[in-house]
Amino acid sequence: MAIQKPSIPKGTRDFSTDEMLKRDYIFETVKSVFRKYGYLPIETPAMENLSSLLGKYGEEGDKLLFKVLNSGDFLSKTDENILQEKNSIKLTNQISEKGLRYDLTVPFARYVVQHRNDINFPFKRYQIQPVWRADRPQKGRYREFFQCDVDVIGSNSLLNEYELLQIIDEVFIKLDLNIEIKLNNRKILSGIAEFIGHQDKIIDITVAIDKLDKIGLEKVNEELLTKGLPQEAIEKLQPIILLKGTNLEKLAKLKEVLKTSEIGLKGIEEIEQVLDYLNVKQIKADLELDLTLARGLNYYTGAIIEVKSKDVSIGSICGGGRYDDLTGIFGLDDVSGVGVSFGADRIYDVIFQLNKFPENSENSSKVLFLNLGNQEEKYILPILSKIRELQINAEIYPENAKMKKQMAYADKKNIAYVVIIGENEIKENKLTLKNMNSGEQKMLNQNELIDFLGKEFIN
RNA sequence: GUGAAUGUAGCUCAGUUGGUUAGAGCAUCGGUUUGUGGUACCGAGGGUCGCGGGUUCGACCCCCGUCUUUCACCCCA
Repeated sequence: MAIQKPSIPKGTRDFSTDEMLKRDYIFETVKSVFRKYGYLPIETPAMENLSSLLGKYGEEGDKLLFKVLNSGDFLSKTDENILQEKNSIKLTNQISEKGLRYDLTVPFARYVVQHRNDINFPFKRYQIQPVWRADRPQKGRYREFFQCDVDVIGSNSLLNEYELLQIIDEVFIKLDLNIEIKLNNRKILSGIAEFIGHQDKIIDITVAIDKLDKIGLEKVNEELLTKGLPQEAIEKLQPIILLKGTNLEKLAKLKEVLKTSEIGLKGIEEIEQVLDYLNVKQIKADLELDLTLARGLNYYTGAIIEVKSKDVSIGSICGGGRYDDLTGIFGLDDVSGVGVSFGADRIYDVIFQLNKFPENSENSSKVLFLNLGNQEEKYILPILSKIRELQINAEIYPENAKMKKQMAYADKKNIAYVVIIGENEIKENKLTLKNMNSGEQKMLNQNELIDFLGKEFIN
């Protein structure tokens, strides 16, 4: 068999030990915060039925779904006409009925409906799993990446929105990252579309004004025009797009402009309510009301939340919102949910660039016993067990290799202490402890070693 | 899906207008030191120059195709 170059698919990555320790640090941090607020973990399969996934993320999203080929000789069962037609979409429907999950929210909605009788509502869950998108990879964008989702489902209360903002704040404080939270409300966007008389164009409008920062006002207006919005509607939109000032000032102006729109006013009221909660108990992060925040996903119905790093430009590192009807498509109506998703991979990139990861040596073994032979191994094993019983990470080098090699191993693994036990030590019933930082070494007996390590590594 | 750049040792990169045996640093392994790592010195292994085709007496170098990686657009975490 020909030897092949080892490789992995485009946009996927291996995570080596050093990276995994860093990734675990992120996962452990978010988990600890999620749990503190009463969220519990679930997991769902990597694959969902394609019918659960298709149509949930818009036309663009459907294209980005990874589809899994049916097993067996599926082509022989396929309609001859469809094969002849060479229409990929039609053919896909015939030969693929499963797909890799695109996010965690839709599978969660499916999960909620499927398990509705066992769930204790309002249901607060978190979920940390990989998702897949057949996107073209680039900076901060992968084909396989991890999301850390927290959602409450079965509660309309805006206390949930407030709580999620607190969670976001706390997570990023713990990770020591400066962030800016952007807040919007889909109902306000609907109100705006209503106000200019083009409710059908709400997606085009929001997508276009979302680009304001990037391409500028003129290009936004151009894009709106090409999307079929009449000039007068665009005129009407200008004061809204260019809204400036503090959050309260923006809200005041909006209230004026949208006074005839019931839904628009409802959106404003919702934001005010959330801001009101935040007045009672403030958060550290900057929070900005941002009408240009649209987010592509069309299932948001209320709050829209997005978080950006203030120090590294990498797109959003966390995002989410409220969705009223997501379970509806799976047959369960009137269940509203709200949640956000932390993008673990981008957060990793940000922390890495800012050099804010804690030292990995914390996780490495604290003690390595050199292996100088069979007799010595047997002498070591009971001591090693005692140390491990103290919850101190320790290991014995598994081979009687050259000392140089064993020392180099300890060095590379950042192990703080090496214990050397050879003939001499056994004869005297002692051991040699070497501090790998200073190079100092001294002879101790077993109890002295245990005492020493206890003092050193147990607070 | 659109546009651009890129690919030489495990990694980071040199490589003359196209010329015969493709180099360096780091890493690996061995030695200086059979009981001492991180520093030093000596040495060794490791390459179908992304892949396929073409031009040429001759291609790492030029041309075409293809794949990879990267960047931007679309979209998104």
